[in-house]
This record gives sequence, structure tokens and C-alpha cells, in this order.
Amino acid sequence: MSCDKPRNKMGLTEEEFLAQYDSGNYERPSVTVDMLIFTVTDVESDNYRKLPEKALKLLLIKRGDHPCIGQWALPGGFVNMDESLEEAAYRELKEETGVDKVYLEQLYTWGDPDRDPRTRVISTSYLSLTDSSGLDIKASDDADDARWFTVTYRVFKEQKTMDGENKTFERFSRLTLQHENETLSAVLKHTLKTEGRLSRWETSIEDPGGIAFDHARIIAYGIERLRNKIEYTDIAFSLMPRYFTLTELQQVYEVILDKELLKANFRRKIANRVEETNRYKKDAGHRPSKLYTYRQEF
Amino acid sequence: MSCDKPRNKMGLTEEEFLAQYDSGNYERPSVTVDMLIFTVTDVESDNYRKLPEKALKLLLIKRGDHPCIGQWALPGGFVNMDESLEEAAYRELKEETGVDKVYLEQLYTWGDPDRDPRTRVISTSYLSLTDSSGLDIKASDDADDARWFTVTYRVFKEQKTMDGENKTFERFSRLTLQHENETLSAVLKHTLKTEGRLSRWETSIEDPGGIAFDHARIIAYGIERLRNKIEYTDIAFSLMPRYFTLTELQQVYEVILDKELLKANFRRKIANRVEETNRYKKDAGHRPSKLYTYRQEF
DNA sequence: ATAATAGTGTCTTTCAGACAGTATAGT
DNA sequence: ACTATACTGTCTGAAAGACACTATTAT
Repeated sequence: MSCDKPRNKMGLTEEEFLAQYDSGNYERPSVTVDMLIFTVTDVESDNYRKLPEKALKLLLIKRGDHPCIGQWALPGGFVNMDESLEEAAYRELKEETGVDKVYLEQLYTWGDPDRDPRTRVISTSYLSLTDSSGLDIKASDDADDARWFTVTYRVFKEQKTMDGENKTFERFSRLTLQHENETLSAVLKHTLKTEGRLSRWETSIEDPGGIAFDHARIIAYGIERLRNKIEYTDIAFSLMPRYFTLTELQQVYEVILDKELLKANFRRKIANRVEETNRYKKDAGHRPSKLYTYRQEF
Repeated sequence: MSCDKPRNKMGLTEEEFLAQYDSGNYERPSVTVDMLIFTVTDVESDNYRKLPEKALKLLLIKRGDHPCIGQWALPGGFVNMDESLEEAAYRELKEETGVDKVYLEQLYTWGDPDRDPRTRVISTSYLSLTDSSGLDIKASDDADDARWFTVTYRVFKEQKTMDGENKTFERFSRLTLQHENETLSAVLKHTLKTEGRLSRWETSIEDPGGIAFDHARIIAYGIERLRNKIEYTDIAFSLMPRYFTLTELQQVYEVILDKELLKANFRRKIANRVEETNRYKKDAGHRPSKLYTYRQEF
């Protein structure tokens, strides 16, 4: 982006200024993207009549080198000098999953000076949602393993303290990530800080539980955003295949929100985001259900 | 944050690894923070009976050097190697306004490779809201002027096109910033991009209108966030003084949302976020109004 | 008295939550 | 026939929107 053509105090035009501009010897941080790649998959059931349950899954990579060697981390990597943050995010996503046309949204940028013991790393996190069909997981260079972990994130303790002017509000939540015999269980502490008339929540990691760097916190932030956004946007549909039943859609909402919904109310709520087809899903020992598609709102 | 103590493939412990770690000669981007500092001020009226109107104001700085010399830009600056992004934002805020206990929220990180003609600059934008009383504006080093501009941001054209499978949705909005005889007027184009079943809005600058770099877009993004958040959070109160009338509070909502609200409904809506006092504002030729304070929700 | 604002009451519509009911495939 | 799910109808209460009404001060 270039601007006008006047001269500055040293009598230089913009071209002259840029030609002599020395980007300097200032130390600069490294910039990376961290990817939260979510999907929802079926958990097969035993009973031939019962529908498969669903589970929210997150892709993690086992670190093959220091720091945090052997721990599980979010996929991600350095931003190249000639690509935008979003391009870097798409590139990482494609490298990890082989998928490219998915929902992608910038989440937050994490910039504490000591997030990474190697050097100053500023990292922008991205949330991506993909339909679980057609996923292809590759291991990337500096990681020896990539796995989908089942995600649970739940508040387990809340403390209100009010003595006179001093008020405290603390909330503890547990983030559990499970894959076969591997279980990661981090604890996060949320504190309501009040300064004067202003107050805001601060989150810290009480126990990383085997999750590398500050990634437990990033994951928690991502899940909170996902839970908020599923209520007032259509992002849930980026987790669905082309055709789906309303019960499947409801299960996706339930597994993300971590609570049960009433069928009749749910159907009323999503009625106009959804288009009926004349296909049916003929399953097991019960009434077949109509298949629907996503209806774009305009 | 340090992790475990095993050895990597080269037989190094974490300490050994970090001691030999060379942060490398990779080129790195510069990282900056850009500050959107909003406040709401009174616009004095002529009629002794009438209440003063309110205006939403944004702090801009006139660029004193290339690039974009003479244009108006968001205050901001480089992030030091030993401070977090948020610390940098607080520092810039304090430098510009002298205020420090204000609402501050990270907005978005802008990372297009060509945002700045000097070098690759990745910039995290922060939204801050301050009560207009007790503001103190200083000019900073590389800017010769800092001014509060009145903000207007409004959609002025909408185009739906539907021919068969090809659908387009374009929306144009104008961002106007006014200060005395200076008027900046940028035009932004929002396009609904649809790829397969996914769609999302993309925003581009049609006309920067005298606003430096990509700051018109950043400002527009900030206003949109402000408009959203004022509906479901209490951020409006960080624009209010300790004591305020409900009409003043309503005016703040109206000036941010750019629409009029019905008094009775507004009062019902904010009733439980607000605490009655026994003070009154005794003004001009009309009934005095009760003063309220913010009631913290717990 | 009047202008301008302060403040309240209530009607309607919409929507979320709860729950009870009917329908229908596969074994 | 039975099981598990598919799907619908309706009651309730809360909240949003619209609007009309009363109250009170400085000039």
C-alpha cells in the first residue's frame, strides 16, 4: 500500500525514504500460527438399535524435540515472510489434514515473552472446523505423531467470596483430552479481577497436564469461542456432511455445548437454517429419519 | 515455561538443547500494536433547555514521516522484546492519553505481507474505551499531532444478486472521521464469498479516504466489535463517569449503535446493571434526573 | 404557563423451555 | 409385539418492541 508523494523533514520523497530505509537491527520476535482443528466423529455403539454417539475431537501432535519433548501440542508453524497469517494457517491446515475448504477463523494472538523457552514467539491461533469424512492425517516434520483427541472442557469448581469491599470470583475448569490409552488433563483457573469499577476475567494454567507450552489455555479459549459462536452463527454446519439428520445435527450441538437439548425446541430453532430433502436414512430397528441440507441464509 | 527432562534424538537434555539453540538467521517480521482509543463526549447545544448531544470519538495521530506522511493513523508502536502484547498496548495507551485504568481488549491481528511498505509488519489491534473526563492528549515522538475525531460508520449500499447458482452479496459502508475542518471519508466493501457450502464475509478498502495504511479497515472492524459487544456485555459503562443519568447512558448506546432506542424499553433492559443513588442532576429548564452507578453483576 | 426532559404502565408479539403425545421402521 | 428413535402440538413465562401516559423542574 503506497500513499502520497510529498517530502518529509529530511527532504525525501516516499521512494527515496523507502530506498534508504534500514529495517534496523532491532531484535524481532518469531511469529507462528497455532491451529485448533476440530471435528466431530461417531463413537460406535454396541446395541444394533442405538444411534452412535458423537464426540468432539481435536488434532494434536506429539513433540519430537525440545522443548516439551514427548508432550502433545497444537499443530502449527512459522509464518513465512511472503504469506499472510491466514495463508500460513491454511498451509498448516493442509499439511496436517489434507483438507482445504473448511471453516477457518482467527482466534487470538498470544504474546507473553516467555511462552516459549527458545526465543520470543508470538503466536496467532486459528480455529478450524471440518467435517470428519475425508480426513487424512499426516505426521509433519518436527513431530513424530498426530492424533485426534476427544475433548471435554467443564467447570468443576466455583468460588464466590464477598467480605465487605473485597470480592473474589474464581472458577476452575478441567480440560481433558483423550486418545486410546493416553489422557491429558489440564486445570485452568479463571479469576475475575476487579480494578475500580472495571472487572475482567483472567485465565491461568494451574496444571498443564501434559499439554505443551500454554496450549491448554489456547484450547480452552477456542472451545469457549466455539460454544459461543455455535449459538448465534451457522458454524455447526461446517462440521456436518452434505446430508444429515436433525438428530445428528442436534448431537453436534450437544457435544459442543456439553449439555442436552430438547428435541422439539431444537428443531424449531434451526428450522429455517435447514432444507428438507426427500432422502431418508434407513438405519436400524426404528423409524427412518429424513435427511436435510444446510440452507444458506441471505 | 519449562517442561520435562528427557533427551532428544541428539541426546540432549532441555538445558543443553536451549544452550546450543540458535534462534537462527530467519528473517522475522516486525510486531506492533495499533490502538483504537474510543471515548464519548458531549457536543454542546445552543438551547439552554436541551441536553447536550453525544458523539463517539476516536484518537488519531498525524503521521510526521513516510510512509503515508501527513495522513492520519491509529496510535501504536513496536512491541518490545521483554513485554507482552498487552503490556505494549497499555504502554501506548498511557503514552497517548495519560490514562491507564481503562477497558482494553485485543481485537484482531493483521498480517498481510504488504500492509506497510517499509518492511513486513504484523500488527495486533486493541480496542480501548475510556471515560472522556480526565483525558490528556500528548503528541508522541514520530507524530506531530494527535486529535479526537468524531466517528460515523454506516452501510450506504447493499447489492444482492441471484442468478441461478451464482449468488453475490455486496455491502458498501462509509467510515467518516471528523475533526474541525478535517474530514476523512473511507469506503469499505464487504463481500460474501461462497465456496461450496461455506461462506464468509471479506472486507476490502475501496477508498482509504486519507486514513493511513489499512487503518480504515481496522477501525471499521473495531466499531463492528464495539456494536456487537455493547449488546451483550457491560462495556458501555467504561465510557461513563462514576455517576450518570439513564438518559446519558442511553445516549452512549445510541451513538455507538447509530440508532435511536425507546426510553422505556432501554430502561427495562439495563435496570439490573445499574444502581440508583439519591443524587440528582439539576440542570436546565426541566425535571431533574436521578443519578445512577454501575452495578457489578456477580 | 411552557418547553423539555424524567419516568411509568401496559399491550402485543416473539421466542425459549418444558413436556406430553403420536408415528414408524427393523427385528 | 417391542424397542428405539422420528416427529408434532401446545402450554407457560420471559423478554423485545411499540406506544401512550403522567411528573417535574427552570425560565
